Amino acid sequence: MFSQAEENYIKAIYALDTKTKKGVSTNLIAEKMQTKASSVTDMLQKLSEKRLVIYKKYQGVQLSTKGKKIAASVVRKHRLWETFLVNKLNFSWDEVHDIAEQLEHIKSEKLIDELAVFLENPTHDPHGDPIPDKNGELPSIEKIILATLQVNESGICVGVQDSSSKFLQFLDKQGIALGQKITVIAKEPFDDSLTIKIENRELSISQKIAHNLYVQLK
Amino acid sequence: MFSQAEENYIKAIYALDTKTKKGVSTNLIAEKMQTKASSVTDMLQKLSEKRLVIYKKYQGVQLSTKGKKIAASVVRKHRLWETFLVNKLNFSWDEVHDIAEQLEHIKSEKLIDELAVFLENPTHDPHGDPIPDKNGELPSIEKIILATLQVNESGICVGVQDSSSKFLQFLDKQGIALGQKITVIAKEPFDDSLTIKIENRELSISQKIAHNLYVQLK
DNA sequence: TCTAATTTTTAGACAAGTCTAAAAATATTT
DNA sequence: AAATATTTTTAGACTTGTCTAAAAATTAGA
Ligand SMILES: [Mn+2]
Ligand SMILES: [Mn+2]
Ligand SMILES: [Mn+2]
Ligand SMILES: [Mn+2]
Repeated sequence: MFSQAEENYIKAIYALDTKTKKGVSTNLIAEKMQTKASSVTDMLQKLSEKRLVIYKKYQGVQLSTKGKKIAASVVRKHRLWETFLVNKLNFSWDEVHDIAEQLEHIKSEKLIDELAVFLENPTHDPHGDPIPDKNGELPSIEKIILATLQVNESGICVGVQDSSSKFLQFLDKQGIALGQKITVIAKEPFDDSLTIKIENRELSISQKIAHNLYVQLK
Repeated sequence: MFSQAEENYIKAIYALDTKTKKGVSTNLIAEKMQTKASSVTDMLQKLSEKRLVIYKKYQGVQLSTKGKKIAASVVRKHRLWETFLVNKLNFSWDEVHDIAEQLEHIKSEKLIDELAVFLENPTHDPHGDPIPDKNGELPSIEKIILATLQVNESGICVGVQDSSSKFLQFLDKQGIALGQKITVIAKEPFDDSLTIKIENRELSISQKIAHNLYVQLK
């Protein structure tokens, strides 16, 4: 069907597309994929031939309907595999990304269908990211950045903005995990740091941390 | 580490090596891998450079110690994944090979270790083939071809010689499965067909079938 | 608006893995 | 032991995906 390289480009465009509303730029893709702009241009031309993207020279690129379906299916596989690794094989959430990057390219519709059933059709992966369904639809929950909560407001921790190993390990060390209730006790105007209550502990977190955590209001 | 192509060649040589005692020929590898002899030669030269095989022009090829370790590790992964698909995801034994061909190339030592634990360290895959341990050692059981049993002898069905979908589906249809006790009731000298008793049913199987089933004597 | 900086594309090269066709080595027959 | 047949290797080409360096287009600045 499609090569791993093609799927990776499609996935990168999909991820960048949601953030910027207009066409995704060559350089942005190059940066995301740790590659050179000229390589990106080459691939965009191939993907355009195959009608997976809409591409006009110098004008950036957008996924076609077909491209979007493929992207969603790859993301679905990535997140289901991450869920498998954490829920069934005792991996921690900071170890699974690179392995899922490989597993997401395995070709077998039945495999992914059965995996989803085995995992009891999860809607979110270990990082709180939504898992597209078979039709590519995302379950939408209204999550907001923790930093936007007012003092005395609280929410359930449901996701991370940054899912790098470094950040995830930091959260582990601080005892912060998905599903926990977080209440903002105080906000420090000087550096925008927050004092929060979590699992009956009080804890101060920097503005940067508060911008990388998602909470859901009840 | 090693590319999928390299791993596939190594695995093919490993499989052919056990059958023929001397060096494996270029043509044999080409046939097994559904490729051309010239492609095989190219690859053998690369593998030789990397010290994974011992290769002398026109003299056939053998795995080095390093090559054997890699082969065993790929076979281990292949068979563990097949076991996973059958035992956990409800695949039948005739559906798993092609998917395992892909999964066997996923790079992560922890993944395969945890998978083995999750599956409770199986020693044989769904086709009765032995799963190499972490050190590449094979559990040896003494299995013999069903056709070699004498009349009134019996054994437990423990493996297949041919593991093509066609044959496996045929066995399903006949109600023959691993673990069942098979007793030879009669042998027909005319066409070497066998009448066997299996699970209280009597059944006639051709010489060809009898040569593709392994049994273990008690 | 015209020039300068930045972004994007093209041109040409390279590595991996494959193929066909031809040459070389080995094996088999007579 | 030659002649013939078979196997194996080489030579040259092609595809995919990548890169560097240079050219072209776009954007930003004075
Ligand atoms: Mn991930
Ligand atoms: Mn994730
Ligand atoms: Mn198999
Ligand atoms: Mn098998």
